[in-house]
Amino acid sequence: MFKKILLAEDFQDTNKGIVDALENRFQIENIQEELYCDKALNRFKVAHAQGDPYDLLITDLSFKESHVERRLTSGKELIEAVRSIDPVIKIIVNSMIDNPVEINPLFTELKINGYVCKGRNSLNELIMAMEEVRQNRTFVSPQINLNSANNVIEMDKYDIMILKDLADGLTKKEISKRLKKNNISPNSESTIDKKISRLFDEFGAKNTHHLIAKLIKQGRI
Amino acid sequence: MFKKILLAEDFQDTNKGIVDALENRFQIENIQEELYCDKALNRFKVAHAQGDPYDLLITDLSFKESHVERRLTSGKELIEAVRSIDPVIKIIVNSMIDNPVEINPLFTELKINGYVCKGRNSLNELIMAMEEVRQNRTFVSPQINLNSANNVIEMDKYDIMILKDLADGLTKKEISKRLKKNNISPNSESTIDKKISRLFDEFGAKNTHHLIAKLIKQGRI
DNA sequence: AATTCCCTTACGGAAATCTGTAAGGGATTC
DNA sequence: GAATCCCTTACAGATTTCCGTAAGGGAATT
Repeated sequence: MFKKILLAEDFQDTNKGIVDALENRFQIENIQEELYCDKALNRFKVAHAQGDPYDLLITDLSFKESHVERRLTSGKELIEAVRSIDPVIKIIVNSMIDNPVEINPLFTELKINGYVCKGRNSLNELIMAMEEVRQNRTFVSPQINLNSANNVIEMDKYDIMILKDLADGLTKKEISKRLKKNNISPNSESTIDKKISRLFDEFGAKNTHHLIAKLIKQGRI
Repeated sequence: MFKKILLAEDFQDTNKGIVDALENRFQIENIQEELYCDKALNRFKVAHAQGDPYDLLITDLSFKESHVERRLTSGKELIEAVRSIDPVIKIIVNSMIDNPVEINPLFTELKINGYVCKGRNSLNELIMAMEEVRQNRTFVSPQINLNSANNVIEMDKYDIMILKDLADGLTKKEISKRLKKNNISPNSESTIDKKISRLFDEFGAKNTHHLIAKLIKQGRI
């Protein structure tokens, strides 16, 4: 099993739960837990420079802000930084995000080895993930269906993604930029415009305010 | 310290982290952990009926959906149910929500005794909360400022009326006309504009889409 | 090969939103 | 009585939304 593990997770209780589970299950002697991305990266860099690198990184995706100034603000940025230094380290993500559209790029672009979705069985899944990854296989929590995100992004999910962005206060221009940055297509401002206009008809909404209000009340976004 | 504790938390790693911490710190022999609200409530009811009730409930607020059909879908519903049966049981909420507007009603309406906001120190805070609550005091994570919620709740009927109109798809011009027609003052487009802009600041919203989405999610309009 | 259909994208104009400045009025304070 | 504060209102400009038109490309059909 893995000898030297780096854990980046900012919730203290979750962090502790994982450490205890791994120590009990695998008797791993060297687990380094960090509550901040930056600290985790430093720890990783030092170990790598000293020729005694970590062989597994387990990280969350979202990290809370704090009074400490942060250069890295998300697990994704941490993974990017780590991958650019060490292309072979195994990486398992442990996050509450369950949207395949967000998870897929982690495998395709950042070459992570496993994805565990936090939930009622996630500690067991993490252990399974480690066993799979150890044998050079990938692991994804069974409730996640990556295929639905694969080729042409499924209509509903795409629409919902845009609507959520709108509800978060992004303009169509900003949404377009974000889609391009994440290599999600279609992504032109015009197409987003059309999509939303079509939704006006489908849901009988007068304008975007109305549409967002209806859909949130229906619990769809 | 507490003798019999009920823990409702659906993330397995968090759940385990808390249980381990409490067992190590307080040597509490009787901690019942549940991953579902319904199961937690059942457990609580049985103990109460048998005359051996729990003396502390620690619960999360949000619980993931699952294949299991759920009657209770949130920690808030669980607390309501528990409080209606046992008005004196101590309740500590452990959640990632940090919005005072959502936290405040838990104290004022549901009479919870402590609120711990998940984060880098939340396990220590949970322990502090238990010590405080044990002595009949309340506890709130220091980063939460409940007072800031009192001011924000300055939304009067007028504001809510306008926001509801916006959520119904009316433009500000249409709202102005409607107010004039109904002899409600103030009613100029400009004033409506100003009112909404002020609400942007108060609620930290980027634009009207964002504001409407936030307020509907909070159940205020 | 040609036609048709649908999706994506660009563009432009009217309407609406967002933001800042400023004027006027009523209530309170000094 | 004068100064001050707050609320209402008007206006103006930059940005965004909304909606129509149209061009281009790929897939399927004829």
